[in-house]
Amino acid sequence: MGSENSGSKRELSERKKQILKAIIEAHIELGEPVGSKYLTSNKHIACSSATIRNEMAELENMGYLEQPHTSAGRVPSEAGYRLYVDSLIDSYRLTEREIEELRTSLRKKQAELDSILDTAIRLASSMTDYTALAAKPRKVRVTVSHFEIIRTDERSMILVLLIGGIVKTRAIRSRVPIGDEASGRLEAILNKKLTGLTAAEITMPLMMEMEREMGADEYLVEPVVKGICETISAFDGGELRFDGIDRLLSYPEVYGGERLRDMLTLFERKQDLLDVFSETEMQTGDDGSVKIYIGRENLVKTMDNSTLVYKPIKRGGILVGAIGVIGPTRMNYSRVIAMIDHLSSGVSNLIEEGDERSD
Amino acid sequence: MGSENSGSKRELSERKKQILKAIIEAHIELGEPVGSKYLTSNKHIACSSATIRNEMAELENMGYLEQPHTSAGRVPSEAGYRLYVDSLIDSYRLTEREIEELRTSLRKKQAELDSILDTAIRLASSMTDYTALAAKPRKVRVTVSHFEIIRTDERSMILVLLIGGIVKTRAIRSRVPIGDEASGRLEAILNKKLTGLTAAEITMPLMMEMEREMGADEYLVEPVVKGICETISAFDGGELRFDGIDRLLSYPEVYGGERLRDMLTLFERKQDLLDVFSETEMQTGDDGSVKIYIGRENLVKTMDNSTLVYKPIKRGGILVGAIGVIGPTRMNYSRVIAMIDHLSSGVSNLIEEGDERSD
DNA sequence: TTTAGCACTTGAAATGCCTGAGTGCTAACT
DNA sequence: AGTTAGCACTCAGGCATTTCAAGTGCTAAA
Repeated sequence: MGSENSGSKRELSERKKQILKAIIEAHIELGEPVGSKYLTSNKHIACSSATIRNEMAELENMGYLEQPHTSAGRVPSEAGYRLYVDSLIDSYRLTEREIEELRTSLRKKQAELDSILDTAIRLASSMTDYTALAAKPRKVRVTVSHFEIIRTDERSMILVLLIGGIVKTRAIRSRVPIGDEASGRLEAILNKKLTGLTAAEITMPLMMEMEREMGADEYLVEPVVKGICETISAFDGGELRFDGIDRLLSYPEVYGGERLRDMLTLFERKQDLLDVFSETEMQTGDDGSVKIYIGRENLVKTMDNSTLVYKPIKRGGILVGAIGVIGPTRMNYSRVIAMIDHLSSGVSNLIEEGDERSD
Repeated sequence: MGSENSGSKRELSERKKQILKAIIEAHIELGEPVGSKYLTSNKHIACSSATIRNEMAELENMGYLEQPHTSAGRVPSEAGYRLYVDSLIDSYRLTEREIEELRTSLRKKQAELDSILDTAIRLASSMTDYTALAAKPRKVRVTVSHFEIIRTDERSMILVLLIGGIVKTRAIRSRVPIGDEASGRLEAILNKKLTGLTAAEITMPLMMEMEREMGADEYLVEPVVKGICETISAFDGGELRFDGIDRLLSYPEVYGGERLRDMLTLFERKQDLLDVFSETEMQTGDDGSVKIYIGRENLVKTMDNSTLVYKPIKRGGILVGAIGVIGPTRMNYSRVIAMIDHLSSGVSNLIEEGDERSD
């Protein structure tokens, strides 16, 4: 209420920044409200506890700090964390050892995107000590670019669909024997008629046309097309995978009791979380940097008290997924950000360079 | 002590059985130790609380009951539960509604085993209110029965492997353009040389022989074979999936604090649980009935206090997986058993009949 | 403008008491 | 001999009370 900035958020004095930063970092480390006295031991702050108290009172007025109760220390508010990650944070330098670990672990899995992602979240979780997750975003337009039919025995075959670089398969069985010639013809027709179409664009007339072209073997068309539609539809739902759910329990203050249950339910239902990834800039143009959602900023109500840090994964400039961690608001931001940044880039490079080399 | 059965487990009197059964069922329902007085209200028991106390004391001597502390009621011991599920339990009859729900939900997913399993565990979890899990057991001998190569563009192709009825794919990219003729020849060679072999049986001399046969395009062999080996090796690890982990929290007495963490870790690591499925009779001959592991009977130490109920899933007589639920020892056995029995059979039928009909 | 000092607030932990449920045992009852 | 009623005893859980320590805001002095 003095003459200086009372509530109006103009600019923070250097000392206020120092104090806020110290409080946040102390709180991240200790998990408890931090008091004025404790801060005097901080080497970057050279004033008495009384002065600090005054500053803290003002910071609280400005909305950067909160007080759980009268006689407790201060705790950073969401606005405080936001300011912190936006302008106060020191960027964490991964150690040589950490970089090496990320590199070698990733290298080993020179396989499909799916297993790379599995490795990546396992890494992310174990190295940050938070719950890690990877998402493949919901596709806007899912189409098959190529069909292939593999005969297994005389009455069954496997349909192979190439959807946006990912292979999906589906077994088709028939009561009567299928001729090799018929399946070959079916394959050709599928490739001619259905490539580039979404499930919604596969119409009855189109199917009837295909049946006509198949002639005597028209009975194959309906089950196959039905299978294709189902597969396409099943594909467009994004995917979400986790690792290190057990680490939520390391933060009982946050994920205790009901909250934990909500969180687990959130992970199980998946949909809400997928929406987070889809609704944000992931779909549209996006600078590809690390994203941070703190507390209420999250679209999912369950996730106040939590922070989501993630970074998109790109292949050939287009978005194919994201990897991140989720944890309590008081997470170790600088370390997590550095990790996720590096890891996501690593995955991107890995799948990118697969296009260039074969090894 | 007395003249009668003191500790020696000969045969239980009818009344003791009634009392034990009543105690177990009351405990399952209420989750609390049950006392002598409470039981007098049970209509199947027609004697005073004092008599019940005497009987309970003897049952405790015999090891079927336990006392948390002196002035608390009795709680069933693991031996008590075991006796209960083996000989006291009334078999639960699913209601028409329940059967209908199982049937229709399963029908909808007329797809691959994987998605059927997903549906099944979701159902199992929601209908029993416990955590459900499905396993595909570790295969003893993993071999590829058929290879197929799909060209996507001139420098990349997709390798399709048919492993025990399941399709696995792998992208292969080359720095130099691959001729159609070359990939066709490679496919033929793979089918000739590698079908029926495990990863361990693919030797260097064999690969060199293939390179010789490929002539000028020998450079393709090494990356492809390497990819095949990796895919086969990755396949043999069984798979495990869950649903309803959040339901553990409904039983805080059991899964509170450290225990919950242990459980989550168990679910995340997967290996230990897979071992349970693999080490039991699943691999060898097996009558295909519902299996019940109570408390310490479980091979995994984390799982005392828990019961695992599962039933194998078979296709054409051979084992392809299992589905079950895991929950506190005091779970509602009769209902869960009936559910899992029905559900597993349903899945078995579903994939079985897929071999007969096409629709 | 900073600092020292002091009175005040308040949650957490410790303590002690009480209650009620449930037992084991003995003695009476059938 | 088996069953029941009665009684003394035990113990966990709830409740109120106290104590403690941390931390604050404010005032007055430097």
